[in-house]
Amino acid sequence: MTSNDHADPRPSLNKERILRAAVELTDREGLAALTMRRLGTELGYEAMALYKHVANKDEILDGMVEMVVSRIELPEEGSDWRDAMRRRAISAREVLGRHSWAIGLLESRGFEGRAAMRYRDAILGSLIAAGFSTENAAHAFWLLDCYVYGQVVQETSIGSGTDAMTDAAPTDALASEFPNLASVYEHATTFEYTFDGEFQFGLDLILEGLERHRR
Amino acid sequence: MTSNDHADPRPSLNKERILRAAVELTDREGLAALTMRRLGTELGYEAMALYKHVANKDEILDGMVEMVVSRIELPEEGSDWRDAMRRRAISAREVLGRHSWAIGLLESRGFEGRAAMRYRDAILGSLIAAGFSTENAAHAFWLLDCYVYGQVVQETSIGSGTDAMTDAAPTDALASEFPNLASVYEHATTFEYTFDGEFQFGLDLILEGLERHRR
DNA sequence: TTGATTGGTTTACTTTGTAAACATACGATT
DNA sequence: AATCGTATGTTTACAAAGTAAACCAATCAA
Repeated sequence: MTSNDHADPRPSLNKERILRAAVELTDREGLAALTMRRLGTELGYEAMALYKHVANKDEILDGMVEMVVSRIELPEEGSDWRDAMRRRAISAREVLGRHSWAIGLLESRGFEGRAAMRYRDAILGSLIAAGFSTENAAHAFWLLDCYVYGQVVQETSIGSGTDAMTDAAPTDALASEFPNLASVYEHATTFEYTFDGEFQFGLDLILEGLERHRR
Repeated sequence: MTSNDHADPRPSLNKERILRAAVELTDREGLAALTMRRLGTELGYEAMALYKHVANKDEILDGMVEMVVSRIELPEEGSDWRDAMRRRAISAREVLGRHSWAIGLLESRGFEGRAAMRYRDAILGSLIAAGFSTENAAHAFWLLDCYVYGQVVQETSIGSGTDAMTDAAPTDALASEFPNLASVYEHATTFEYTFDGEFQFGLDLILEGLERHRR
């Protein structure tokens, strides 16, 4: 009587698989839906089975951050620093935006894992190689990260339905009380007032400013 | 037999007082400590008493965000736009940093209350009055807010013990694996590598870039 | 006086994370 | 081959959370 007599189609558990399922579930249904029981059934096991592979839920949350961060595209050696920074900023925004719960976790739980170290080291290296002083590399890194995080926070905090920032437009009733806001919303269709557009604008401005500091 | 026979020193409950206590408690002990029971005892009442004044815990969380946002200093008419924006960015960073749970709530619950509207309207108004086109005012506002939010996120996510960013410095063991990171930490004492310093740097850079766009 | 409204308490139910005890299969050791 | 420890899963149980529902007391209007 081998174990195959009652064939078990479930792939066996491990931390990797658990984290992957956790990320998926949270992407799909939000952080509130991420409970140990739910995650268990999602994987085809009892909730308590997970505890044979992770110490507790916190370890899952930490692992999720780690997993997301490690998906951010890091700069390659040798490329123009502005291109490199633009690409990685775009990648970071894309990754953090797709897993919009990540910033919240990152903020509340810290950002100190190995993936975070690798991330920081690679970017600083790219900047230093491009001729930035250590000091200015640190400044540039901090500033760019601020920008990306802030962008994601704003995108997430605004009605995250579509790409249009005008979805949360005030009603006419409010227009009289908040005329400037109303004016922006009114003109918002004539110029490129989208998440993408705003991101581009600020990114260009910052890269331009940093270039000035590099020299 | 009036109610004063057994003098009740408890100030009677109301939403305002509940929110204030919630903000205080959360500042002191973190979001995890904010439970209905705990908040109740903090105020000297049973948990369920709160439900006579707020619909549920979510309403408390929303109210807390509203309260915090309304504490951000808004620009006054007439002042130089760079001064005005600098001051309000500093104020926003200070307020959001003091209540570091606020960004998380703001992100997960949206930023659509009246305080948020007032905030946006005032800032856009200030920029438009300074000669920004509606389009550029919108850009500037978005960018500055990104920056402030990102700064607060980073400050919070890094070991929030002190003002020094080097507290989370890697050990020597890691130095060989992450040389650039180690190098920055090593030099960090020679230049102004603090939360304040970084904030200044980026803010100046952004204001400078915006000024260029205004003209 | 009385009857409704307001504000607070008690009790109880559901959902969560997780400890602890139990079960079972498999690989190594004798 | 018999045995035993270890790894992996399940069951049961409990404390803490949000909150519905019933209850109770004081106040105020008619």
